[in-house]
Amino acid sequence: MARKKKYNEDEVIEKAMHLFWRNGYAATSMQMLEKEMGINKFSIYASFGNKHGLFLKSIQCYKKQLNSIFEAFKNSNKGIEDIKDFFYNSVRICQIEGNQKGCLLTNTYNEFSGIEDKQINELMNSFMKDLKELFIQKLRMNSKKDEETIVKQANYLLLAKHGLAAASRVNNEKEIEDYIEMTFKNL
Amino acid sequence: MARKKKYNEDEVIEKAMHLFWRNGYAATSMQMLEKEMGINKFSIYASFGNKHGLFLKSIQCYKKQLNSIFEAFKNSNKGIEDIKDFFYNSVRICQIEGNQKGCLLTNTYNEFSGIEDKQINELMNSFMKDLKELFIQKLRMNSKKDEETIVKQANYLLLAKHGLAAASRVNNEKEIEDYIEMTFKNL
DNA sequence: TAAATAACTAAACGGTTGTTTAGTTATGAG
DNA sequence: CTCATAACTAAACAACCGTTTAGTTATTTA
Repeated sequence: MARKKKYNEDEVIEKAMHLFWRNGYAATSMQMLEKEMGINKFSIYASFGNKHGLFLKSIQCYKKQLNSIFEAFKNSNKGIEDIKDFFYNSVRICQIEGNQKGCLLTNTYNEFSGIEDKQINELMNSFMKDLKELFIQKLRMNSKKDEETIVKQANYLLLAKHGLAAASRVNNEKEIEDYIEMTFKNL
Repeated sequence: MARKKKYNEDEVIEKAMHLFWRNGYAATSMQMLEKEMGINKFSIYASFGNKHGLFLKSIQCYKKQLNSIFEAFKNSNKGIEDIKDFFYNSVRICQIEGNQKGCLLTNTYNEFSGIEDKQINELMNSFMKDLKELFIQKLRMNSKKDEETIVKQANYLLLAKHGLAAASRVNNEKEIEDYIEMTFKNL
């Protein structure tokens, strides 16, 4: 019937994601996105609705990239050791391209914590809930912990992930390793 | 010679601080600041230069508030127990007025991590450096740790403060306590 | 090849951004 | 009381924000 798109939506959304990741939502303008994505503003709006929609798609794109390590995480049965691997893998993902941008999800959680945004908040809460549930499952695998301890440790790990995001911005492999090892020392 | 200011600079900067704290730097506009501070834009510029200068002053104001617990922290000699108290006090400060805004310094560190801002970065780095040095001093007080372990633990605590900031946004005293106790369990 | 249609470009939209200006008001010192 | 001076108000500034429009170009299908 008509023309085909010159660009691939998955490719340009990944570029958008990296820009949001680096600068945060508020500090990223459509002009910057236009340049980074290499397509016209109109095309962005045609494909993704608006800036907010583009951001949501960017987060989904990030979660998709995370999914590879998430699947490995789910399908293993080594308990706490799996969580530790997950931490190491998470920090590795945050360091691609030599960046020190932390974790996009954690950054978003931080940026929107004082701001009411139903869609973002739902997205973040469901992610945190899923992650906590996974932590609990893994923690249950090891030894003879009571349920109270398990929940306590899962909460601890969920918050420790914020420290991990900060760690991933440190340009020092040793420091990162130290942080992770210290975190898991007493579980 | 001429009129006196109707407003007190220290009072209005505190109001500005709370707004920056709640929304972050980029998402806070001069219009919002004008309203919150209760003075005209012109007066803001006359007193604080520009938005960036106002933000720097706001951070200084925050650090000044932090200073009360910082002094108590410095002047005590209970070692690790002091650091734990510092964590509890930090989280308490982050919760004034029933807010869940985290720590302004941590938030700022997160927001500006991908953005080049010499003044902000210097400010953050010097704060982190000072805090780490204090942690090291406190850690040295306890028992017979070797220097390598001390530095490792200090780095861990510095990053754990990011988890603490996230914890302070959780509306659950028990969870916060659990996080802190878990953090200090293996030092 | 021709008509249909979607993707493209570029310019403009109204609103808001951070910042400055011009003009008024109040209060200090002489 | 007066006048110099600084703090005030309100309006305007250019630049940029996210978003939309109008008009052009290219490609598909019949």
